[in-house]
Amino acid sequence: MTEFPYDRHSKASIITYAKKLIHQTLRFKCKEILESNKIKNKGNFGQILEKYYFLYEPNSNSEADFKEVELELKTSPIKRLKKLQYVSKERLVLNIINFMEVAEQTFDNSSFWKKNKNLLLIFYLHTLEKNFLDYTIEIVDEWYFPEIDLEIIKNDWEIITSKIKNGKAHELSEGDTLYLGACTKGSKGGNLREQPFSQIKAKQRAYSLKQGYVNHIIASLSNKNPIYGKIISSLEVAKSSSLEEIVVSKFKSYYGKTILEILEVLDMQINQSAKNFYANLSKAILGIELNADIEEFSKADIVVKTVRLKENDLPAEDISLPIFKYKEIVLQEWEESDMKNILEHKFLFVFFKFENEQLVLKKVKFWNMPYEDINEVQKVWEQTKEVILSGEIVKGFKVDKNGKKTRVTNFPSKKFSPVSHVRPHAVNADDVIELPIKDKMTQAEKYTKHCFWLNNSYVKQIYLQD
DNA sequence: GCATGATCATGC
DNA sequence: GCATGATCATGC
Repeated sequence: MTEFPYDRHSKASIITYAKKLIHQTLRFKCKEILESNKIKNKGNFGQILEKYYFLYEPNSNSEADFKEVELELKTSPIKRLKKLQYVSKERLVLNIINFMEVAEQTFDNSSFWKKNKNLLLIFYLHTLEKNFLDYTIEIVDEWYFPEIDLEIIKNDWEIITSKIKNGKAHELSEGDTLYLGACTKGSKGGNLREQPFSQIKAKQRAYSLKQGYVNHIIASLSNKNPIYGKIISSLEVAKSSSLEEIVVSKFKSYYGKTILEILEVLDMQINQSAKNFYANLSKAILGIELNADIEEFSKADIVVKTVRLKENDLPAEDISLPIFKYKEIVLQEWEESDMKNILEHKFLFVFFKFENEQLVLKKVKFWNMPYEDINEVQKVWEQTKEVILSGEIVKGFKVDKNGKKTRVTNFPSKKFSPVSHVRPHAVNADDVIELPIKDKMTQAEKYTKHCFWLNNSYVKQIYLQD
């Protein structure tokens, strides 16, 4: 029988032992690693810690790691930022969703809740140039979900479960939910599982906490709470309506009003020419201080997009997404790509429409991209990658009447797909970044920054739905 | 009237 | 310096 250097029946003892890791590294704390010398140089921080520090074998039990006290150990990488000190490097991945069993569970007896109701979190500083054995452990503490968060998480769990019950496990997306996501897990999406109410195989997925939610955990464990404004004011509110319902109802009273009328009702002065005017207007409508972050939105990694529709309901402009780096995108696979990650976010669209040359608030809408459209964007993404790798970005040139030359490219245009296209997004044509291979026609080693855009015709459809 | 390449403005 | 929301210019 193994002797543990801590008492497995005492949570306090486990946590005290765990906290000895603060400011230490695996290499220093797990002496046996050096002696056994068998550790592969592969990023398996959690398993090493379990085996050589907590002295139990890594497992995939449905019970929590310290089952005697229902405490689950989780390790996760963080990054250092200038302002916010620490942020999570990624989502926090929890247990795998058992598609075959979850339909028969309730939240309270679910495998998710049994395993994760109380977490022992160990955050280490991910440093590119270091071997993972030398990463410094920065934060060690236990975590309980606050009651209000738990209401949202329960709702998230129900959304995931009902999708599985509807035979749509293959259509799950992190964007379906707010704090608790269903993220893919396994090599390059090749890990397919059967589901109970459909013959279609679904990607293996795990419960996960959104990156924004983990940021919040990190901030509260290190007593560095950023200034937050809450939409959900109390547990009663959280129990009686969803976040989405509350937000929509707050905006609803301003539907049909022009921006000036809204400002008048709000009785607020907001600088209309400021870049963040629409963000501030939304905060004001939601009753959030302008200098605060919206707590629920940042925890749920919600992307807010303001859209101005023309009189014919077509958005005046396409919607830009973050620029991509040519050298990086060609190294990515779709399943792990930045683009797919963005599209698996929850969006909040705030729709204004030009009526008599005034912008009128028409509606707000929470949205995440449906499964089939994400697959459609994959084609655009793959095509983009192919064009970059072929070295044939520039197809030719056009000269306008002033003699000005513009380039014509092979990047997927609006004709290529009804959902998304690729276009420049730069200060000017000289605002360039490196290509992985030279462009054949121009011999350029760098090219104007580009990004993916959501087609305005596609966004119009989102506006017109329900 | 729209598609596409290009650019501007602001804030951190 | 850079990301990002916003907008423009031209030709079909």
